[in-house]
Amino acid sequence: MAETTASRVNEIPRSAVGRDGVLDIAARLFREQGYGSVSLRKIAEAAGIKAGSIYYHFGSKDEIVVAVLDAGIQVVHESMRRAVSELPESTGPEVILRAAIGAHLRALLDVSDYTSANVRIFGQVPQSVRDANLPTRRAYEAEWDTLLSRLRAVGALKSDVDIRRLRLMLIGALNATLEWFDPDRGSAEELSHTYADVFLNGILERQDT
Amino acid sequence: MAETTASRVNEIPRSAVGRDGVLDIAARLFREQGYGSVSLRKIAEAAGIKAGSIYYHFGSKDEIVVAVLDAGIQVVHESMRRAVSELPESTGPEVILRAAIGAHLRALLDVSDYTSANVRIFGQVPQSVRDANLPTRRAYEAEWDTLLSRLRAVGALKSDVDIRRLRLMLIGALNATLEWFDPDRGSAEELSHTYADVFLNGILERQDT
DNA sequence: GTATTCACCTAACAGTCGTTAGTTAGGTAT
DNA sequence: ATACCTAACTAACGACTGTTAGGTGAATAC
Repeated sequence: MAETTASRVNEIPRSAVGRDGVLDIAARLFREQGYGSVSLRKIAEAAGIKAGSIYYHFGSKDEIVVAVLDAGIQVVHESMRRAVSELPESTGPEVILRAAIGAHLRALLDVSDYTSANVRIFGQVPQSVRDANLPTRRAYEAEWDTLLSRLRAVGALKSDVDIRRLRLMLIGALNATLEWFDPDRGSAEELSHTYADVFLNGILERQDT
Repeated sequence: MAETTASRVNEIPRSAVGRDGVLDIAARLFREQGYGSVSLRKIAEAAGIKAGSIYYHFGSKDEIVVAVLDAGIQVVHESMRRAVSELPESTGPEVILRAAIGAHLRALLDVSDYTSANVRIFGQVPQSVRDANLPTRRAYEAEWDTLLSRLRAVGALKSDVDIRRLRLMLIGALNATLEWFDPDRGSAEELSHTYADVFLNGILERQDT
């Protein structure tokens, strides 16, 4: 702590928005309005600066979008990984799956503009931007595949399911909630219970006579 | 049949693309590339005409988009309605649900550029266009709600499910397949079996000891 | 006190967008 | 032969896009 001066420019920005500020605004606008109708001028205006100034922090619009997309996956990935790893060793398969589903849904619907922006705009973005986001995506997908494979290995899942397909179904279904989720009709937490119920046990009333 | 001449301008268009031709092209491009990156000039070029000429058939770009969106819902609605109504009266709930799921998924993935375009671009389109498409959507949603309510009334579904939420989950999950479906990895027909299996019975291996 | 760096600003660029006005070639009706 | 309709065409409009070059003031470094 023997620094000569308080040279570390820590938290100075009295009025400066900065790179992170621009990124936060961009994520929020992308989540709210989609990719196509959010111009650099809109981002700049919402951040209280001028369009050209954005190029002090970013080299191109694509660079902003990629940063938002990557951060979105990282947030939900970390959230899901932690939720699962925090469980006691003895935790049963059903509870593990419920934890993973809950973490994904909460990151998407409650926590992060970055995650929701990712889900919302990934399909609208130029191919090159999608490609740049792919490695981060693959890592998250691998996390799910590992989890699901582990559960199947202990006999918790029906043996005829294809792990990849199951993951695509699951994440696809969860992400689709973004289109219609309304906190006034029930929390993300509660919604995640419903999703877990349906995916784990189905919707058919069983007549186990 | 006593028409004075063959005046009914039936099928004349030797080289004319016509309104329907433009619409077909537009639906295909929207499905392939999304809303934002499909300009009127792109549609015109793909149709072999010039951008301005589109205004002979349509009053605005929005008018084209609305026409594509509406047709997309109508196709899948009709497909699902027919699949269910063609079943014998005595058909059990499980088979009915499987038929509805299969019809939706086939319309989306196999049959119609209009339906896939709708799912792909609905979230990218201006609010006014979404609003114009809403009545058609509501009708299709009502069809599902009616079906699901009927099944619950005969005790086929778990009694604690909310019909609206179940419908949103189901259609959302099915529509999400559009993002990753690859016919080389399995047909839409086969995929619909997997979805029905999971939604009806869940993925958990049951130990009914 | 001078130099440097940070975070912005101004003003303009070329390109694309949806849209419009006016025109034209070919088929049909009378 | 004349008039009309259909389905295009050409050429341009203003608005908006991402992007760039060069300038400005305030804070920090030495």
